[in-house]
Amino acid sequence: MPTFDMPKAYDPSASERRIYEWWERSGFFKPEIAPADAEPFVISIPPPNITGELHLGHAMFVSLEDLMIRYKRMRGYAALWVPGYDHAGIATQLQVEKMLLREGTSRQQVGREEFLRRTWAWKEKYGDHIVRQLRRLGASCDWERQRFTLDDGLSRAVREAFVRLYRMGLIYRGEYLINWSPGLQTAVSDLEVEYTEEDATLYYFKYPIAGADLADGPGQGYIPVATTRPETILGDTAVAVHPDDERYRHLIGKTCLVPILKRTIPIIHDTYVDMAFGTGALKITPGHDPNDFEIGQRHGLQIINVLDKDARMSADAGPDYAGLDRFECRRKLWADMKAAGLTIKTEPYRTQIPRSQRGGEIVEPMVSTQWFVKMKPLADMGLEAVRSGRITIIPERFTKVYYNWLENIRDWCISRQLWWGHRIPAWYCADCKGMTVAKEDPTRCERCGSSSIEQDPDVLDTWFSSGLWPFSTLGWPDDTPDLRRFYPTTVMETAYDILFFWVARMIMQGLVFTNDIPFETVYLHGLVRDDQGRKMSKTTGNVLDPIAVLDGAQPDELGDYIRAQYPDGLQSMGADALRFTLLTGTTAGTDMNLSLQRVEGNRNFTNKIWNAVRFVLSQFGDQESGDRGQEPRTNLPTYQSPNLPISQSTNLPTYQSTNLPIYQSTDLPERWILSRLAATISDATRLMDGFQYGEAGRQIYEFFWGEFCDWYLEISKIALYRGDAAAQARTRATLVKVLDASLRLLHPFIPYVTEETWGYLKQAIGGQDWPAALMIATWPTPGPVDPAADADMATVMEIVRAIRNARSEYTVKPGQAIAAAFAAGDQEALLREQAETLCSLARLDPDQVSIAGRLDAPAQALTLVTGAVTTYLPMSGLVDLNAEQGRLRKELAETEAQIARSQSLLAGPFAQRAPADVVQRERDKQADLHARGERLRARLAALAA
RNA sequence: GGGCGAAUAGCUCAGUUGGUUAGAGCGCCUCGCUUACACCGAGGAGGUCAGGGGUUCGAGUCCCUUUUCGCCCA
Repeated sequence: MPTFDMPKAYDPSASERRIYEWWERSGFFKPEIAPADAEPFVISIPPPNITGELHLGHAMFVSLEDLMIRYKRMRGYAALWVPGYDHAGIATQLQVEKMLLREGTSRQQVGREEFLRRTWAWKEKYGDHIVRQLRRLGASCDWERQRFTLDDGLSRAVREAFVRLYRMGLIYRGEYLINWSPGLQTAVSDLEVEYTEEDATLYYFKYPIAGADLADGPGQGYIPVATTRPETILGDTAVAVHPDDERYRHLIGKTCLVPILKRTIPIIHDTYVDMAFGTGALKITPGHDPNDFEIGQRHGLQIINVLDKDARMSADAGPDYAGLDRFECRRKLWADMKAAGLTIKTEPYRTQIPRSQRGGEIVEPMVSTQWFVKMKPLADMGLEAVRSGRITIIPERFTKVYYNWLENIRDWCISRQLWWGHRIPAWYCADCKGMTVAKEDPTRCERCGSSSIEQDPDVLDTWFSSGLWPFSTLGWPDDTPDLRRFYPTTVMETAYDILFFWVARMIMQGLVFTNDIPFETVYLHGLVRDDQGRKMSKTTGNVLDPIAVLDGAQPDELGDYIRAQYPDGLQSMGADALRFTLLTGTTAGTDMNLSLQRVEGNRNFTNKIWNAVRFVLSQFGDQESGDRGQEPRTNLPTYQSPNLPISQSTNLPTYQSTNLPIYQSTDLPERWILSRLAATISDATRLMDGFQYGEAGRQIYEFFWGEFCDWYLEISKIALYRGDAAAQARTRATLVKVLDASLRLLHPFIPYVTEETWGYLKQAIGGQDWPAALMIATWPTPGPVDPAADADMATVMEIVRAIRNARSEYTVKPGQAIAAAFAAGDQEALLREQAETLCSLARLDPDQVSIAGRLDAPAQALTLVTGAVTTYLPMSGLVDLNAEQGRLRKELAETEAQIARSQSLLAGPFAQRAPADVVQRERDKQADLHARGERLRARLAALAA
């Protein structure tokens, strides 16, 4: 008789890849499956970089973006999710350099051309590894529109952008202080430097005043100065004091001598100097400190560069130090100064050390000729776009962060001394020294016409091209159909930690190049951490590979921390379980401590769905298939039909589950579950539209498991196993209807198990008129809620719970049916109608159940007071009269306490000041409590008699 | 130094216009292999919503403040 060969437990590994391939092959990921006039909903993917390994941050963004895309697709939008990846200049170059090193060669040895050839080869080999993994998570991207930041189109976009900004005067080249990464041999932007507070030493020393004697003491013979970086003394071009500082005021305008080098430098005054810090006097090294650089600009100071690109001392550091490493120099100079009697003391000091975001080496502020973007005008545009409400940031608090950064913006250093990336489209003339900036490679200098021109060797910051992403991926600068139809995009969803790096820059670049916002909404998610809230890192051993969560993993594939918790390795949980955990475990902008136990719980949820469907299908197995004309299937659905050409499939999602004929049912459980379904659909829809995804998911989960499975499914067995044919048919229809709608609601969260089970459901009922796939079915629309059914069912459920509770307390055997007498008051009709439900769910013996408006309590009976109904459970021999009286007294006391609370509330200002409906609710509650108290008292009196 | 966030059950987290006695999953206790599911079912224990003050008829939710932790910007 079992006709659907569904295994007892859901095995995601058996379904996921097959379903994904089917979806993709069928063209379901393309926006063209929607009608041509459908409103677009567009997300451009935050491009993962090609060197990356899949981590939970990726799993998070895929889950959220796929949720949004699938939801909107089901809502009838032309949903487009543009995928792609970026070239990750520094990271990729480092990988390839490492590879070359292993081969015994180097970037310099093979030369630029060969290096790029090798990098492209590397990219071909590993480049889309991560993209393949994104698919495993179920990402419904339109892969035919996949882009790469270095492909031809996007490279052209970068050129266009650069040249336009240059012509607008927003890009300039100049010698400024930048952050130099000696190990990487390149400049990096301010954002790529992280400051960590570390132990350091503060060195106090004497700055000799020109023409004075050191022995004359501080303020006369020398100025005491403190620094954390003594080696930069060699590049000092001034000593600054505060103009109001009595100690040094008389020295302003005089000169002093750089220790050892004996260069003469001025003593200047500047209010930047903090009189209270250190000695109150500041050495100024414009070449190697950002603040000093600014002071230097103000005072027209000379800039001396004492470091070279390897962070070794340059010739300007003097013959004794040139060529020394920066730290060696620090030691030697200090020793030499000590010998010269110039040192005062050293003391331990905590200070902010600038380190490279990549690699962690100490970054050196250094003056260098680089390309910059002038940010102020762009920032003003970016600020206006959010302030005016054209762009919304979710959660809202990040708008403040965004404003704060843009209001204090500094120019952006965009040139990198790398080979892998977009080469700067500027050519320098050997003859006239002129510069040619052009979209197309020029052959001659545009100023003098000379052909001896050479392109700038540097490339652009990867983020420069990422900033163009929302429109460059759609074809910009060309006026393509995609750009016209899908731009501006709708939502930019990404982690909050790249708000500046990426989001802000996209907004600014979008505004300046497309004269439009790049997206309407920015949705920021939080970071995924381990279950103790620590960042995931290899050294902690707490890194969780999403693929290991999906497919399972052996112990030796896990980090130490994870293995300690799961010594036997990980079971396969499936993509759905991970997705649902990430989606419901957090709210926008908040970090999440991911616990694998929670993933397990959600794996169980997918299994619950599987089994609910399995149960429903079992009810179709032995039906004559005549009217459905469909042979029962004994194997998996094969999913072959839909490979439709796109033109034919534009009107696929026409079927509305909720438009099934609704029986004007008098059946309470059915009315109730449909009412609850309706409420769940409206709540979920409202929440989804308000970006409350987690809450939406939790509510659907609660409905499906807590109401549909726990109650309706159980109740349906009465009709299915014992009812007449009409009742069976009606119940089956309701089960299918609720299941169908539930699977639709759940699909954006957990696409695989819903698609798979929905496919079975469709086969089972012979739903030829159903859509080709769940993922292109329509989102359900809510029917009417039925408050009367909700209330009646609540009464029934409350009685059932009370009886179950009593059974458990008195350790009645689960299999044993017991007697019951109901004094139902005005609920008599309801209880008579639902007698079978009560008997079945509470395990009552139908032959020993009596229902009446009023009745006398049987002897030796437990009394359960719920709502308006009193239930007596005769339990001869089991009921201890004293215990029963005690229990009832306790209940009465609780009831009276609540009455008292309610009375004092209603007697106070609450009755006047609170809204009428709230007061009325309180009055109703009090009336119920009174009735309940009465019945408890009556029963106690009877027992005492 | 400025700004932001977190602090709710043993653990991981929800709780969005302030409104019944604050929820879920996991874990724990009792019972049950009842023909969808032991990746399960039934029942149960467990919280002064970090501390203090305020606004309000009413505060986990709004305001102030303290403490601890974390992040961002200087």
